[in-house]
Amino acid sequence: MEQIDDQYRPADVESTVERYWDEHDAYEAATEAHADDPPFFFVDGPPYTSGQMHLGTAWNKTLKDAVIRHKRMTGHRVTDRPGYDMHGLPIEVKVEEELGFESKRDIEAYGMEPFIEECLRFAEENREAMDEDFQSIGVWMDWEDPYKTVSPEYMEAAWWAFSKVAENGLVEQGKRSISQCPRCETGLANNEVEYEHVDDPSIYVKFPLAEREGSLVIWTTTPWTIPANTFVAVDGDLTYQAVRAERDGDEEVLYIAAECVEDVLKEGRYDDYTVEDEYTGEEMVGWAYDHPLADRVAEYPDFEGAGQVYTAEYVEADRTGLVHSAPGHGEEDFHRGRDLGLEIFCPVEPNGEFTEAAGPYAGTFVRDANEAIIADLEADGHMLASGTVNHSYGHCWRCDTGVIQLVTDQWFISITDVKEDLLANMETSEWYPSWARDNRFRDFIEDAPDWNVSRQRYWGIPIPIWVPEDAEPGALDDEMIVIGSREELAERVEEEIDPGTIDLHRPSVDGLTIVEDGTTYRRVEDVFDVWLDSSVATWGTLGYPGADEAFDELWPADLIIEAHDQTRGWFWSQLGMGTAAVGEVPYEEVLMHGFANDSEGRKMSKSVGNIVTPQEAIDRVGRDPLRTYLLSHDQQGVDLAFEWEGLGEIQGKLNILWNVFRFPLEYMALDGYDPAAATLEDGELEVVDRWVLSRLQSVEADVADAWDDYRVHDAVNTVLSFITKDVSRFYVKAVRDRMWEEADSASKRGAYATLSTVLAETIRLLAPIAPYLTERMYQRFDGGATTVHALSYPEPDPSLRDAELERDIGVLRDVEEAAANARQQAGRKLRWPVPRVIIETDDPAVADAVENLTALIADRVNAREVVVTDVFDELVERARPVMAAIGPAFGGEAQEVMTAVQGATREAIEGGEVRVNGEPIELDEDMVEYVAEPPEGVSGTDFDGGTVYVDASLTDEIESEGYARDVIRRIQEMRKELDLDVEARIRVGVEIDDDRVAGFIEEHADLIAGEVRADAWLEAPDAAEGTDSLIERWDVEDVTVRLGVEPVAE
RNA sequence: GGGCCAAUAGCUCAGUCAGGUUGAGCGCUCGGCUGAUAACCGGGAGGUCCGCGGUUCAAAUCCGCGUUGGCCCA
Repeated sequence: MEQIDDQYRPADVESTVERYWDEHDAYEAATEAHADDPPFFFVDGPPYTSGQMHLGTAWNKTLKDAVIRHKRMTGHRVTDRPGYDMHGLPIEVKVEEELGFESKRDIEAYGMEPFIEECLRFAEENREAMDEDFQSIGVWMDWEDPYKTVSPEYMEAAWWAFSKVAENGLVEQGKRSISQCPRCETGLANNEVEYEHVDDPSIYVKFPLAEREGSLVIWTTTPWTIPANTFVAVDGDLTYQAVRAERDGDEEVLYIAAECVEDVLKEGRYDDYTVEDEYTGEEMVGWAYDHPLADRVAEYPDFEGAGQVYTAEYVEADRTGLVHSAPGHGEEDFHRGRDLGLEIFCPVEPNGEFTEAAGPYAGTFVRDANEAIIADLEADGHMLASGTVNHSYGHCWRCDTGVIQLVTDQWFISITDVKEDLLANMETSEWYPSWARDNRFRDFIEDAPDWNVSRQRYWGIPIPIWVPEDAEPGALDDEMIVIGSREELAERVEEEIDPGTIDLHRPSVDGLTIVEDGTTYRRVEDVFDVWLDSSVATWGTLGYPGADEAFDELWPADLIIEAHDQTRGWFWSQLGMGTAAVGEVPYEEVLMHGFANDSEGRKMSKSVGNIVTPQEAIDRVGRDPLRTYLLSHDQQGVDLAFEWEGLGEIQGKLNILWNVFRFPLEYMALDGYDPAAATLEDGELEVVDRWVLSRLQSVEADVADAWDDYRVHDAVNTVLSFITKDVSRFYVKAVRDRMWEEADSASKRGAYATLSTVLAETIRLLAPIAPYLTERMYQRFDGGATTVHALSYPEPDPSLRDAELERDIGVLRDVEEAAANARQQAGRKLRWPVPRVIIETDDPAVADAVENLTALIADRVNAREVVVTDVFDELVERARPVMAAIGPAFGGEAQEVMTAVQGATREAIEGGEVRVNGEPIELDEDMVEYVAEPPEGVSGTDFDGGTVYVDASLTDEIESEGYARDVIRRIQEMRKELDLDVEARIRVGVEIDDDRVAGFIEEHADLIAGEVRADAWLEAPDAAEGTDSLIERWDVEDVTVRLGVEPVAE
């Protein structure tokens, strides 16, 4: 790794380093170096193995990697086991697609065992591809040993945790209204339901009252739930009206909330109406009505209490103000129905088809039956109005089928019973940013329903519940046996099994039976909701409960890092599981980052075609620039709008670092200086050295603070800005001359030592962010350790900090900037010295700073003399005509007066020297204003603490040096063109067609020869001979100069 | 439909918590420097601080109502 390219080429750097890491086992070296440090338990949120790395997951893993590397460098033994989430419906659906399946029946026909093998194969293949993806962006985690949710050890962690939940009395079986995907034939968790806008029926139905004239009017978008209608809900406090409505000469009485009457009658195209009566909802309770499909369906809710009006909280004065309620379907209806002690009637199968109870609709898919039901309602005269509405409706997150609400028997973790604990535990973890916890997360917890953990599927962790065979489902939690480990399983089941080798997947556990007290128990067929898998990751990562050593030392996790979608996902599932199982939250700190969107801030999606892949970014700019780019934006809660320009910008900044790094290498090599052995005690530190070292300490302190708060982007940007602004822009410029010096000197060694220190520490500061680049630089610069990532992170040394000096140089830089501006006004380039620079200030701190740094300022602004003063007394007051006064007084002559006044000195005006056409003119005081301006040849520019004046007047001596410097510059340019080594000697011939300028050059012959390493002067440019000589004609301040450069043979 | 977050120069972002003349980098443009040279530095142009209302002597900042985008929930 010795040869350093002139140019920063990320691809070359990264492939070189990648090879180096492989050959030297660098990752192992880094972890071993910190093997005895105090522990830091990081837990990787497992990505789902159904796809490849995208920009969002690349960001996620890059952030994790940076934090892990930083933690390691700051003296921690970091748990860096990556994880993969490999079970679940998404994979089943993909495999079903591959095999051309359409329903669960196809799976049963194919065979559960081969199907599950296909799922495992699919998940493993994806996992391997993702392994490679993550390693391709330099993520150093323990890729030899990732945790997989499909391993027996991991699945056991889920069984163990669930058995603890059961011990705590929080596992319940019950009928619940759930979102069911009729295609996948399984219940879905709330977060598996995605909402899309669709057109659905919008019908107003009349339910004829049994004991009085008229009908209740309800509105619904799901005609297929009408067969299950059990009651009609009203708001007890709302006013309802009985209206006699007329349409086409027919009259009927309708009951509608008062606020809704107009709208409903308009929907029904009624011609007129009169209000006959008013009731509160409370007064209507108990009114009976006839089920509108009573004559059509085989069964309908006609049991005790059905077919009546009840109050319910979910009623609003919207549509009709009366709500068709089917506890067999809707969740709210279900809860209210159960409170009312009503039976739960649901004539729909898990696959969405009506049962025999639904009579003519039996065997029809519910949504397909809508049409027939609408037609029947119309035929029977129950339809008030029928149309369509566009609204958002839930769909299965995987197969995009519209979900249906059904009541089925499911297993739950009753987290609503421990809500107080959840809220209390939530407070014990620290979130970055904190608002995510205190607003979003808290809201979610407060509203969270019980967790339905059962899925009627195949590819998942089997639920370890055994229930008495032939028992009626409903409340089996009283009789269930929950198994918590493979060991316990082997002990309790009748069959002979080896706990060391048993695969816990279906179907191998399905046939196992337990016989206790004469009762035979069989496993429930369900598998866990896949969110339960990852909820036990803190245990699974440590191999608990199979092994408990690491658990005893490390649990709970010190930190987890995920994007904001996990507030409702993994952040939540872990809190829920931790609280239900062991009464604790499994993590102490949460770093929540955002999503990677496109440059417009829009979500990247296939359909929009705005996807940028990490591979594309790596191909175009490289891994380190991509990582640095991702980490240079806010990492706390906000999204990233990805755009290529920003990526290029970052590459540019890293290129500056590269240039700063290789700048001293050649000089050091010439002098045999070893940067790895640099000490600040060797050599003499000048003021700029002390300054940049002080800045380095300040940067290190700021960076440490930033990491402490997980403000990673602040850490990144602080280092980058130090490199570009302080080191490149200021320090390198200041030490150039000292590096170019041929002779050894204490000053040069001081500069070497300073730059070596700054670079060595800056490399380490940036190592967690840009691991390849920094490794490359470290190995070239030092290489004492196997890898830079095994070293410790730089810490500020207070003895090198000098706040006063940092302030003073701040002033100097302001002054320098203002001086550059003033020079530009005066048209005097920096290469030409100026006799004086005057700094006018009334701020003693600024004056002090300038006085402390006079020599340095003089050097940087190229001035013979630097003066600081509180009043620059050479300013000349110049007149400005006030035309409002001059115009009326002089009429036609006003223009000429104006010209005469403009720019005259106060002396001239007051001495009556202003003349127009030779005649002195009388000027009143109000006709002239005065502005203080610098004298001839001086220009001034304001800065924060005052004004900088540059006296740019010329003398022979200054002109002489100016021309000499210009000639030096041209010769250096030619050396460069000849590609000469830094130390190569030359001979130079000069020809100038201006005798005066030729004289100036002659005066400075020794200076020029020294600067350009010339051994001798040639007679003329043309005397430069040989193929490797160069003769060029230059224009210097309008004077033609011909130069010949001839390398001296060695 | 609800909750949370974001919107500031052509682009990416600071500044918002603690109200007091909107800043930086990139890009553009003009100039300068230079044995870091496809690098580096300076000047200039460029702003309805998303909109509307309110509080206040004073609002990018605080409050309310919207718009657009993102995440989550229904």
